[in-house]
Amino acid sequence: MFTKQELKEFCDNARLNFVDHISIDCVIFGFHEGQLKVLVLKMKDEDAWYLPGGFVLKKEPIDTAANRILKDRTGLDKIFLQQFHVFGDPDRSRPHNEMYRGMIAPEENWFSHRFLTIGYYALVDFVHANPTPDSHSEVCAWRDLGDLPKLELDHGHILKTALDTLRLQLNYQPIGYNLMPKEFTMPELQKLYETILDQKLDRRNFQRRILAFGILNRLDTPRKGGAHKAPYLYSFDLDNYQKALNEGLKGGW
Amino acid sequence: MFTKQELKEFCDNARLNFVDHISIDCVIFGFHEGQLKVLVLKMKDEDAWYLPGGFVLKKEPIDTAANRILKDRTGLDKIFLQQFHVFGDPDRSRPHNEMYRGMIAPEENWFSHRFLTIGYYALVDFVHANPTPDSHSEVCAWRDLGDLPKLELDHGHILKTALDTLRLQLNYQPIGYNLMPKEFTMPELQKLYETILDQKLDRRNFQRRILAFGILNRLDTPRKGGAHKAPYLYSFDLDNYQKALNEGLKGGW
DNA sequence: ACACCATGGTGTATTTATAACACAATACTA
DNA sequence: TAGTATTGTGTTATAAATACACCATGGTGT
Repeated sequence: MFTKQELKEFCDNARLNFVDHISIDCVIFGFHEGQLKVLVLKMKDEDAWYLPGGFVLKKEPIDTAANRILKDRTGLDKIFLQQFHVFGDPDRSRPHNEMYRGMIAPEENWFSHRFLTIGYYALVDFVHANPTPDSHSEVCAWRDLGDLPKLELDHGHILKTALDTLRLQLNYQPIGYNLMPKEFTMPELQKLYETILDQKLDRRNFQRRILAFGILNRLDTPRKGGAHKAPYLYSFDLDNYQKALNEGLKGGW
Repeated sequence: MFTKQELKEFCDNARLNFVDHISIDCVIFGFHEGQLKVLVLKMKDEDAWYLPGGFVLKKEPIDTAANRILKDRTGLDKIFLQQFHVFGDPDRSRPHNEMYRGMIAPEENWFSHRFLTIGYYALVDFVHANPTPDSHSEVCAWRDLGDLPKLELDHGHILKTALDTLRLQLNYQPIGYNLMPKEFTMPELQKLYETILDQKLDRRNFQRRILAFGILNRLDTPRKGGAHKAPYLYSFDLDNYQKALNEGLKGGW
């Protein structure tokens, strides 16, 4: 929540620099300790949770804007980031539109009218991300997919749509490079797939299948120190991974 | 191309009624005589071809806007219509932005600034569509996919993206209900798939596969009067078709 | 020291889907 | 009435997905 002075400054700046009527919301996925996580923000002085979002600069490509938002919230750059849907219900941002009514003249109020929002989803490396609140918010944190706060506006719907898209994407694109650490074991990668799909997969069939894609390199040194048999470590073969991204995989899970 | 007077009227009206910065462009597919067709418009007094498009009314959901545009151009309603991408390069509409420069003050000129466009694609029944030009255009016509005029702006790119999306969609959604007449033969349906995918399919395997989806009803009366063996007629089983749309099909072509 | 056990690696049948291919039926044409 | 283009209906071979079993390793507890 802004003070009147902050609001005026924000609105003046926004009107000057951003494309009107358009926002971007990002569903930023991470993976840690066998859990799929999403980055969410909490507004200052309010128990209101949001997806990270922002606006498009007047001369900025929308993909660049999404990247900028992602970088501002996580410090990460050159990430898997993909537009997946535009949400354009005229009432979707109504609570926001009315939030500052009376504090500022409607024609000066950046929030006074409808916003279409472009949904992007990102897959990022959990351990290297550095969650950072924006000027509206006091908390920027990872939350388990199964333990999300209620999200404001249509952000719950946006999140669900992103997840559906990710699950579909899994059928014809390799994922994992952006979500896993550089080196990982086969069971760890399997856990990622199981978490995204929300279903158990057969260990042996998973391994056969993922290896058949030809996007993994097995490293010589198994992981030591574990409490059990030392698993092999793998890394992604970036050349083949990129090729698979472009050409698409076959079949579905 | 507008006269100054027309331009002023158009712009005044647009500013009053439409959401700024946003447009919608539709890739409308039809199927006729074994050819996949796309609806294109030609501008008045210029050899400039475009995809059908329009703007979003201030209180209108974007899907409704796309439907309205589709109905204005074809007379058809309740059609398969799907958002597939937003095109948001800051320079994508530059030629349009500059087109009327000098004829009208920039702050009054609806076209003076960047537009993001939301791409929709539609599958419609060729024989029932009634192509109708809009106020900018003098021609609204079907063109074969292989015989398209050069399209202005990024409309060529938009069309290509729509086609890629349609081909991908084919893997996990039934299509055809909106493109085929009510009753059709198996070879006719196969031709549709072959045209979209731009590849030959095996007659027998195609039939087995499409029947396995359980979305077709075979009618009792074969098509009579043909020059050869009378083929069976089929129609879509709407209940199962809808179910398949919601649940998705398995596998890929 | 040793059995125990949780975990990871590898292999092999079975089932299912995909691909390749051949022949019979029909309705017109010459 | 043979010829021909087209449609209908298989059958077989190959590949992929699935289900399932056994061995290896490196700790644990006694």
